[in-house]
Amino acid sequence: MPITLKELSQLAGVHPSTVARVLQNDPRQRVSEELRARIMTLAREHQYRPNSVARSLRTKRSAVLGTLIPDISNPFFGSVLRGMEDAAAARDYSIILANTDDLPAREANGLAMLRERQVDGLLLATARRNDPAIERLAAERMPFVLVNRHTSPITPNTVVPDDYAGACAAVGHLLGLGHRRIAHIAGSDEISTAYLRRQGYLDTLQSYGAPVDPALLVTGDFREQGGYDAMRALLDLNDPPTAVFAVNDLAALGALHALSDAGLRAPDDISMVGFNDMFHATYITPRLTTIQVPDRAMGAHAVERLLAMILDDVWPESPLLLPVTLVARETSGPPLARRGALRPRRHAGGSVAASASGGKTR
Amino acid sequence: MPITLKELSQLAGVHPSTVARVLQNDPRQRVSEELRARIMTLAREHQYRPNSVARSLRTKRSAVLGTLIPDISNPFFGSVLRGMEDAAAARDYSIILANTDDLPAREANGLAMLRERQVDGLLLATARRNDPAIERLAAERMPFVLVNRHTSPITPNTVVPDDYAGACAAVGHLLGLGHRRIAHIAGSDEISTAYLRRQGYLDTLQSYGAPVDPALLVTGDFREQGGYDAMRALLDLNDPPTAVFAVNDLAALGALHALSDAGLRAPDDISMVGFNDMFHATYITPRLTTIQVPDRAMGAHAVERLLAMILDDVWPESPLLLPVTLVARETSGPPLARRGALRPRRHAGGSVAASASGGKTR
DNA sequence: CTGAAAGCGCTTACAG
DNA sequence: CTGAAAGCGCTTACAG
Repeated sequence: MPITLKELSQLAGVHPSTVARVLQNDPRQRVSEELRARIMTLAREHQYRPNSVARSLRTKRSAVLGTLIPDISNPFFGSVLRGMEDAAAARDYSIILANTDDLPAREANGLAMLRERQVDGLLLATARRNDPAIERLAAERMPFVLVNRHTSPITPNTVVPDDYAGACAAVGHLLGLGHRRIAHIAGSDEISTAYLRRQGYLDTLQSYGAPVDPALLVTGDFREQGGYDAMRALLDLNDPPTAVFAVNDLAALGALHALSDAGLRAPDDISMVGFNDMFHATYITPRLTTIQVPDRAMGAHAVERLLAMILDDVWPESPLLLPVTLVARETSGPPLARRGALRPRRHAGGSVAASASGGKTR
Repeated sequence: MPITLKELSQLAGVHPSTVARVLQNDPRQRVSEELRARIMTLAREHQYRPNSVARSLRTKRSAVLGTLIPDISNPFFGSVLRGMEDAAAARDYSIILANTDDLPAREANGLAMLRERQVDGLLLATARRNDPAIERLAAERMPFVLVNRHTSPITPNTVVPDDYAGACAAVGHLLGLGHRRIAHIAGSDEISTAYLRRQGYLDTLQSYGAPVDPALLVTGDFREQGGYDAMRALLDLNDPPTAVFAVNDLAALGALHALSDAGLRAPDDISMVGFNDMFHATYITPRLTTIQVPDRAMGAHAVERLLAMILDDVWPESPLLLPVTLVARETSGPPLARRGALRPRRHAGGSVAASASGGKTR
């Protein structure tokens, strides 16, 4: 058992409150230097560490932030959380996490748990554009910040990427390469990121006077499977697109896989642009052209805003839109002249799982 | 402010202890059904939620687990954490996280923070084979479990992949394909995963009677850069390997990138096998042949062992070695007949970053 | 069947 | 300059 304040004060032969004042460096403390030094030495010798649970009960401050994240095994959210944790730790705050898998029921459970644990504030990466749970939260005392996704209309307590500008840059990039038949693999309209990226796609096409073919706007989801299925549908069109802008990198990877399974590849047959740069990695091949989101910085900014509310009672006046960057890598290039349907240029690859004992190859 | 037990008891017109007994479903409670129902209704109406900080102070149980992770932005650890969080939440435990970046100083800070917060147990994914901090921990009362990495000798409170068997499977796979000059990009010997994978590599070569060329054993690190540099060194050899087994997937990706920059590719020029299957993804190309580690399950098993210690005083008798699986995908194949040095078959690719406003392509 | 009281380990306003 | 006391919101052994 670690030593308590009371035990330490007995060792020092003074009252607990005196020890407390010394250890807290209370500015108004008027403790003799001699006593002070003796107490500090004792505390160090016995490795005294204040019990933060007791402190929290007394001060009604837990120094813990709660965060709701769709799925921490998604590397994008891993980076966001890393940014949060660094910023929090720098100010002696800790973070408790709950995964929601984007399920409202898990969201409600997570919120309830975080409240019970008396977190000082909330970082929510799970917002829907229409989110009753968050509206309820806004009516209460609990400070919170929305990260990555926001409600509609956008509120000041929000830190998000500039999704709209990113989508415009992505589509502008493809138009600049000479593409005209550009498809979009969209996500759910209920999520601000998907909504704004779709808007950026549509508006950019229109402002360039490029044709908007409704058949080229397909809804997938934020994951590989959705991107895969959406790409299959696009390939089945009579006149497939020459380029695709996907709502995020996972959808783009799924789409690339669908291409590959159809014996096609990027950028030779179809150009592909993602969103997030979730792997940060030029090392993953094909190196994906994508819109880079400052994921860590986003997490850090969110924590700083939240701590400003909690500690300094500074409430943000407007949302923070973080600038994003087009990173042109290998999956985008000029369209090849072609007429009619795409033709596979090689056979589809497969994958085989084998047990560690009896290793089959392929 | 949420309602307290005391306030609730006043509303019910009974003593707080009575309310407490009802809400805890105390088996020995002998409260009249009528009163019981009335209290439950009131609690629901006012959404009473016990303050877990107060409860913790009283019971000396926080229902929080602490975890030390090298870097949560690494997707492998993201999956492990996800497994931990799921298993913990199922038993009403929460998790507080600290990142260490494998720096002993951050490790010590993280441990101190987690103690102050009165966590009930620790999940450590940061162990070194020789780890004084962990030895000290073992002398104390705090329950803890080592995850993914273990100390030497291995201790019962450990949940790790079967690194040795995985390495044997990886090298056996390459030998089975016909390779004889097989290199290993190793990690630091101070970490059990790297140590055992290197041992597995050496032992498998020897047991097959294959030559062990010291020049083919190079030390990188667990990240892309280390793999990249190690691969460069291997390519500079007079007689480069025909296959490479990398200590983990990131090192393998770095190595693939070095290949690509040298105008070579896997598996045509050199076969590549990684470890972890950290992306779970067949969607990332080239689909990496790798050793699949049950990352989520590993996190979940670790939590279950830890909770068995904390709640049931059940201490493990032996470490848990989780079986791993060879997944043969696209980066490994038979060696091509070749004489002497490798020759580039195409030009190296580059990547260009451009701002969202003025998008350059390449 | 229910009440009264103590106490977890701190912090802090009040005395002196 | 230091002490004494109250109290944060619970749980639980003890009474009756």
